[in-house]
Amino acid sequence: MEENKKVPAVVIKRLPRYYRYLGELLKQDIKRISSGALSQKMNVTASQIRQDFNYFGGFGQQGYGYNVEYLYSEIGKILGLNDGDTMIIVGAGNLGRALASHSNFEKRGFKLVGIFDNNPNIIGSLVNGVRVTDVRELEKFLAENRVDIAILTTPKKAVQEVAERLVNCGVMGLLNFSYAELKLPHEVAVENVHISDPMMTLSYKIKQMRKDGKV
Amino acid sequence: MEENKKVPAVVIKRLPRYYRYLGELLKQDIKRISSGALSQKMNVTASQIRQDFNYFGGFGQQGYGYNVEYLYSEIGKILGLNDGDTMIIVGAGNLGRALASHSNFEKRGFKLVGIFDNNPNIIGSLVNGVRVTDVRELEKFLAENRVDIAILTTPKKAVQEVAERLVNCGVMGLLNFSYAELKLPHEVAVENVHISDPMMTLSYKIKQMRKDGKV
DNA sequence: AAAAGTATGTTATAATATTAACAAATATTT
DNA sequence: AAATATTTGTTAATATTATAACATACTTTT
Repeated sequence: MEENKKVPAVVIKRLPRYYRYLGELLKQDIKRISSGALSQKMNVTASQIRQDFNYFGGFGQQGYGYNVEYLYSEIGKILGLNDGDTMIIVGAGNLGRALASHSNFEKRGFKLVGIFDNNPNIIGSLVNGVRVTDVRELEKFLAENRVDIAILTTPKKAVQEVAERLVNCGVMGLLNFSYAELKLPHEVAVENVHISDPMMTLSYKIKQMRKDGKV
Repeated sequence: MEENKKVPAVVIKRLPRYYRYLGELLKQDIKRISSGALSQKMNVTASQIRQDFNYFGGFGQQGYGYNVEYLYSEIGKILGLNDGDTMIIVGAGNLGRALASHSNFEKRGFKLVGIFDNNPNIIGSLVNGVRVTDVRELEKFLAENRVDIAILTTPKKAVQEVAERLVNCGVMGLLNFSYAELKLPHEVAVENVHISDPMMTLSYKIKQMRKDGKV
């Protein structure tokens, strides 16, 4: 039980994947699982699984393994899911609208409370039950509504300014889908999703496979 | 020059980010840059930059630094960009259509050659100039057209089957946006983009910040 | 053209992360 | 109820990754 040791970022990044697998097991009505069995399913080592969970004190029992429901719930708590976190989307283009309709956010406990854009043709329309608002009203909205996370799907040239405005209004987390890299104070949490990055990684891997195949 | 040593995956994953920054420098007409200057911009250590490039033999010159254009081009080559890689999108829902219109793929040298779906209401419509085809014609299409990468945006329950069909037809790279985890032979390259994962990481970070702020 | 200043490639060191090993605790079997 | 089999939490060992140090080579200045 080494709960006060700082948890490495790599461990945190693995938690959503554990959460997903455990959710599957729950659906299949599986009550218990050992680190060994889970490691086979997930294609990682059992040692890593036990080590990871141990950063939070460990959730299992010797000779038994892990109770799936309990473990699932605990990881959810660690990740802070189902705290009723609210989110907005800034940029109601194709990607923004697609994300607004993305059911997984809701499943994970995040609630979409606003969508913003600067295009008069889009403003006022409904996306997944939420009305698109003029981005000029962002500050007003944020003064009246608590927003935990903002998803950024604006064009590259607009994103830095929007991000700063959000941070100034106290938004603590940004999920950045734009191609730009944000320069922001450290008191904000930023996660970048640059969709073409894994595409390039794929490109590399494919070329490598072709090379290896021919050597 | 240790070119034949295996390049760690972490290094490959960093290449797209270097590529992006170098592209920016190019636009700003900056001809040369040192690892020190780049490290400040990118917020990494200069040592890591030099170490990373050295896996490929190194691209700089002592006392001068790196020629931006040359370095940009070399990283592009390593990643296999501008090889004319073709891609298809399977799943023409909101996300699939948004990705089809995503200009960054084209900018990075990937060419969209097909979009597939099983919904009769969507089949036949045009998305970004490409006609949506019945997914039953996938095999026929793949027999007639070389496809390097497939982007998967189908519902979870359909994705495993589609992935297998693609692999059987020789597609080497899969970019999986679905929530499911694919079980496939090792001769395929797979990159997963689970959009709710970074969202959960954000949630964790926010809670952590709040906790730290109050301690 | 010589001297001083830069900045790389590369080796050495330190820090992290992963895997292995195993005693302690619980579950299951006989 | 005792013996055997599981399986964890945790410590130890290994492997990987990141950082620091520095000799070497080139650039720029004087």
